[in-house]
Amino acid sequence: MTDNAQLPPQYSPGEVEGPRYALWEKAGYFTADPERDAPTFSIVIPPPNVTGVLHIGHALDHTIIDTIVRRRRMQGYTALWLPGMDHAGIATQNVVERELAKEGLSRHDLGRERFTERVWQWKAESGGKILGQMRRLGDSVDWTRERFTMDEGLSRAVQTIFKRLFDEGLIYRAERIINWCPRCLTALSDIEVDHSDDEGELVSIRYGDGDDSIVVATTRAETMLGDTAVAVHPDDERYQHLVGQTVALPLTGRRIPIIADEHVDPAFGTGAVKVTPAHDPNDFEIGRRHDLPSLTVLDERGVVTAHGPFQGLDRFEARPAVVDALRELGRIVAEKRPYLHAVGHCQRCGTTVEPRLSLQWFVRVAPLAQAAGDAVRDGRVTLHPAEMNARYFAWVDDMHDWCISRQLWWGHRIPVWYGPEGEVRCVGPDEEPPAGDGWRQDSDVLDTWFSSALWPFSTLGWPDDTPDLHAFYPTSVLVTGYDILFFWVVRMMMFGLYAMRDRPPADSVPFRDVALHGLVRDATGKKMSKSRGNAVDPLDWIDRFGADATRFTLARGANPGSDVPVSDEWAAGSRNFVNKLWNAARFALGHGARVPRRRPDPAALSAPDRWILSRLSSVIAEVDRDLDRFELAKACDTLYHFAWDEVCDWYLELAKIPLNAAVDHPDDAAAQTAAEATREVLGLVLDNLLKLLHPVMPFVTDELWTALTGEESVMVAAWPRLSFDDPVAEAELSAVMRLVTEVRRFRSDQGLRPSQRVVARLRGLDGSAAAGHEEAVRFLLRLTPPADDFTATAAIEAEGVTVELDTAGTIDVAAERRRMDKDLAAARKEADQAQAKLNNPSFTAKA
RNA sequence: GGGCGCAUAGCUCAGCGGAAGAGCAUCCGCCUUACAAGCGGAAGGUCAUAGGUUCGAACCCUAUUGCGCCCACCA
Repeated sequence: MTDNAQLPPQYSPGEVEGPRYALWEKAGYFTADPERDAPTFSIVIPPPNVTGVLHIGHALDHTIIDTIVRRRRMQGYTALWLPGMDHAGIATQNVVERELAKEGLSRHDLGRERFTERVWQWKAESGGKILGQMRRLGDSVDWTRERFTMDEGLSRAVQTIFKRLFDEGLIYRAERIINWCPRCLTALSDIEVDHSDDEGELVSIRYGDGDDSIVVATTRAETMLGDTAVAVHPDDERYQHLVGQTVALPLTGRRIPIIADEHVDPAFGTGAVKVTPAHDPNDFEIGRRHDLPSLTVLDERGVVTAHGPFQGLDRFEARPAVVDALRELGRIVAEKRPYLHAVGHCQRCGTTVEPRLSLQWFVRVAPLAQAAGDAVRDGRVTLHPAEMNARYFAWVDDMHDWCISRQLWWGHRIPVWYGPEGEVRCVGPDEEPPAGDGWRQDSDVLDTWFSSALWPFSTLGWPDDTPDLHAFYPTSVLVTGYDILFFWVVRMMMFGLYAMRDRPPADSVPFRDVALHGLVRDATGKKMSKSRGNAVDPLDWIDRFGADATRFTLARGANPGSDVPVSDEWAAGSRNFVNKLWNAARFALGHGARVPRRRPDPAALSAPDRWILSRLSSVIAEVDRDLDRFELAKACDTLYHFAWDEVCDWYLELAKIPLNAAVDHPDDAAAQTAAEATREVLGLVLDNLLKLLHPVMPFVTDELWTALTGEESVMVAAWPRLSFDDPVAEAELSAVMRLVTEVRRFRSDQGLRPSQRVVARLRGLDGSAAAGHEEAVRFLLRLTPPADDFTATAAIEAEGVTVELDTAGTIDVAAERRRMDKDLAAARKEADQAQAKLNNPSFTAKA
């Protein structure tokens, strides 16, 4: 027995994690070499916004990705996890503007150029924090390939694809009603608007007088100043006589036509609707159909511009003012208040969005969305879980054109110049912008998601034909939260397929699999938020429980597509598991466990040895199957129970028998041989267990594996493969365990003290298992010999009382064998198929 | 208004056609020389409700109720 003074009885993550990460980085384990002769595996990070720090949701995402990547690396792939960050246009600009506001400045005080410099400066500070956090988490990212969406290379990719889309008519500029944030002062895309049912009012207003009057209902009374028509349904009998007439618009005296349009629902309200083409998307469409003028009555801040008493009022002040004025004129027919209806809010600042008529740039999405849908339909891309398909198809099959221009300063400037004669020229990355008087560049920038959409290939060097692009595109898996399925995943699909359309269809997709996870929630399933005070800071957990425990807690809850509840208690449970592992290793190392050079000969092994190896080989198959399906939670659960319940609770206890015997009888050669065999099995089991756990718990496993093998790092060890089925040993041990459990229960039920002598007399299981395991049973029960006749029923004498336990029963070894063979065969087959899929040459871009 | 999903032990969730499971929490007993961040034992569920299919249903079908999420231009 060697002394184990080198390992303390409690694991201290803080002492291990920093040095381990430094070692990995220094050794270059994270760096993927595209020239290496091996299949490739690649994942691009969902780039965190530079606006802040990583939250627990990032920790979940990174844990899943790192687990996947580390396993592939061990399986021999050239595995790349490409890191980087997103410039997050509107979010970052808002943050920096807030900083400026503290100094009493606005961005206009600095001017565009100096403001942008200021943002870059801010990015340098904030981005550094994020990178440090990723190291603390243990992310095995390839730091040599770190990217930023505003990098020169990525900006070139943006310009390239913009030009291509423009030239092919898939990007156009048009005057449309768009979502406008009156606080951020920019256009927003449809999905950047969050709808909620808010309390408003529904007022019915009488337009015109007498028989020719008509009553309209509206929630936006203030916009009536910009009405240019009243619309009714063409089949509505009530208003037939008015269609084609004009009616006087109150407060303004303008006369507006009454028109008939299919869009109007005769059953809603009065069946008549005011038409304000400049301030409502539906009305805009009606206006287009009927050639109505658009009258803008609100400016970019939502302030009334129409001449008259309301001019200068904010939209929310103008509304009651207009209603009051109408009421005085006796034109308010009905008022419903509160009236609950859907109102759009700016995703970034919560301000009520204003539909606004303006000139913006759009992507014509129809053909791109069609392709994005097809790639999933024909199986080139697989969504996990498959339940997300419905949502995905519903989205891509009915997608509106994407408004991509933003009236911001932080972002990719739109590469279009306007000439003095009204010329419009889109400038590609290798072209000189037009020079000369009167030419100016579009002042807007692109939606931040425009550049994110290029991420899977822009980060690999596109539009250049680089070795990286060759080796790592398509990426293997995209791991992200379902909350950005539409923002990001769909758009990567559209742009990836478009940019890579020269490739064979199977290789044009941006990724093969999409593994969607949920949000991290608290222990009662509530959403985490700072204001609620239930948010977990991943760094806090890492400090208190260690990175491995933090990762394990997240991974253990990561069922595909569903939210992940966590709590301090569960993190503590994970920490306990890490410590359990630590102590198991400490025990094994202290008893001279070592990894055998060759696979042990089953004939030379004891039943417990064969049992644990048989179990180990099943566990490997199970873990492989689960990880191939992105079922992290299942894999973690399997490993947790195998390590704790089987290895620690039973095998290590059983191993003490031969190990102690060897110490007690130093001159007994047979005892020494038996102990040596057990040391090897112990080493083998520990070796494999540490490897299996390494992807999810990289630090502690690396530390222990290094101690076990003397090698540098488990990161570069080969992923376990072990075929060792022994149904007989499993049946035997199962009988022993049941027997022991039964007796323990009896002891506990009888309230026996440890000091009370207990004798179990066990007669042999008829023709089977436990018969040969008297010693083990005695040891596990701490029985006093002699107990020489074993029986199918265990008789226990305690305190002079004899109790018959109807226990072990008989074990049908043949049936056990059949059952396990069946399960194992199925598991193996699946694992092999998954392996075959990954080894398929078409999977890698390498020729 | 459409679409999707969920209802299983006190809490959070696995199980998805063949004898009700896990983690945490609870109770009882143990400082047993790897680990008290531990060990052994226990208690706790007509698997939302009502029908149906089946030899057999937590699991499949139908309806109901209650939640959750996504999408949506009903003024």
